[in-house]
Amino acid sequence: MRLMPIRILVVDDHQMVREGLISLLAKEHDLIVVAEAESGESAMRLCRETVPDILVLDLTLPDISGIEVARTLRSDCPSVRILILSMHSDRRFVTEAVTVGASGYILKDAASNELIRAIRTIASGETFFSPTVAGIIVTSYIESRQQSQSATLQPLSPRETEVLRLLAQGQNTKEIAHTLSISSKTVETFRANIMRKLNIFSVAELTRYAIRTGITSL
Amino acid sequence: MRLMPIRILVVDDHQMVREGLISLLAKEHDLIVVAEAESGESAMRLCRETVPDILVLDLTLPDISGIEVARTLRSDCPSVRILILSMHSDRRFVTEAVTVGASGYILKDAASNELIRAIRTIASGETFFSPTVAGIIVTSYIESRQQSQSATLQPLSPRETEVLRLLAQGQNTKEIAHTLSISSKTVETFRANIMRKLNIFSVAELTRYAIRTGITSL
DNA sequence: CGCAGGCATCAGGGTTTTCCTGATAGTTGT
DNA sequence: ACAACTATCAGGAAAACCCTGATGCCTGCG
Repeated sequence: MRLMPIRILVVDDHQMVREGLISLLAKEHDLIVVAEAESGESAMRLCRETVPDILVLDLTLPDISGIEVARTLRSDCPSVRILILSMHSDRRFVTEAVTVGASGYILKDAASNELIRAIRTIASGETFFSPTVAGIIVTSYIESRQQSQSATLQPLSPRETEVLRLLAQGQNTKEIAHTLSISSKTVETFRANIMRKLNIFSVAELTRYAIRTGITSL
Repeated sequence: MRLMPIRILVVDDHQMVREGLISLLAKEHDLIVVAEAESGESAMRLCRETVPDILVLDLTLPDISGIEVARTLRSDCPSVRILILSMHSDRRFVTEAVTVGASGYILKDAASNELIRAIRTIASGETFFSPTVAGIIVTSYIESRQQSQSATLQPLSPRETEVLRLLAQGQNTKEIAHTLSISSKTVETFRANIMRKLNIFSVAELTRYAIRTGITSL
């Protein structure tokens, strides 16, 4: 067992959810919530200030994607172990979280004692992934080993991400072209590349994807 | 003051959020959570069984829209007062909640003591709306008084809702036509009517709308 | 250094989809 | 009985999309 309590920073954009989580964690005597944040910006600031043992991080934040927060903090505060707490088990999201160095990933569908367990497990230096999430990781790993690149999910370039965000926010090709001050034809190319890379071929599904991955909010 | 404790049924699709809310409510001695539900179906069943004083209801549920749950329970269990707890302050959503007889509407962005206050207020027979939400209600009311019907948000017919769901799930016109065994032309008409009624003119925004209102899930 | 490879940019032209207008038949409420 | 809404469908013009291909611009690497 651990002698010192586990110091935790809780990040979630909804205050009520955050307070609920903190209330749950407060019941455990070896867990202590040292700070809370509602945005990516404040999360990074508070993490640098308090240097907690565990960062409980929601992925959908109002300003920056939780993935970006995790990536930044992995290099800025390497001692802080990151536990992703997300509503969705999107495949790309999971793989990105693992890639940027998250030590765990659990779903909001799960029971709160799974959160507690995950925190203790991660604090002891191990990793913790919800069964669903673990399955996705295994599948992705296998595919990355076996499959040809064509079917692998390729990352989007910054410009492509920008176009996807505008698209998911309801702008059509012409409007995006105007917003970005580029030709409609260029936007069409970006869109085609995005669809090819993501293997998604409808605006509706692109929108859902963008929302799930935090590229845009609802 | 109230002599009997306020009996509450908590409905939210994410177990962890639900447990967090219950943990928060448990701190108040006059509030007692008599049951919890994670779906519209179980919410309605448990509400009929337990007949709580207050139903704390999330709007995005896996099976039925929270609005539908509220509508049904207003007639089945008229003594149960409904407090909507939603992530989003979507205008149509708010107006629908009020229309189906919700006694309150607060946002997950709010502090937990606002939830407590809302519950006590509603239990005493009054209504409680977050400031943002109240503003939307006022605006909608004014518009409904002044404005011509053309700009008013009209409800969708069952068939239109069906088409919207399929559209938001990524099907194109032809696929929807095939799914519903009707002509593409008919689907086009439905889509045009949906857009006119909702005053939304892109597939991306229709998708977001459908997700926000629970017509489809993410 | 040179060059492969990814990124950002754009165009032509054929194909598909959407948009606008208009129409018919069934249902429902008053 | 009649208005209002729903569900269904079409023709033709307009717009958007898809496919192919091309040009600079960096960046990393042998």
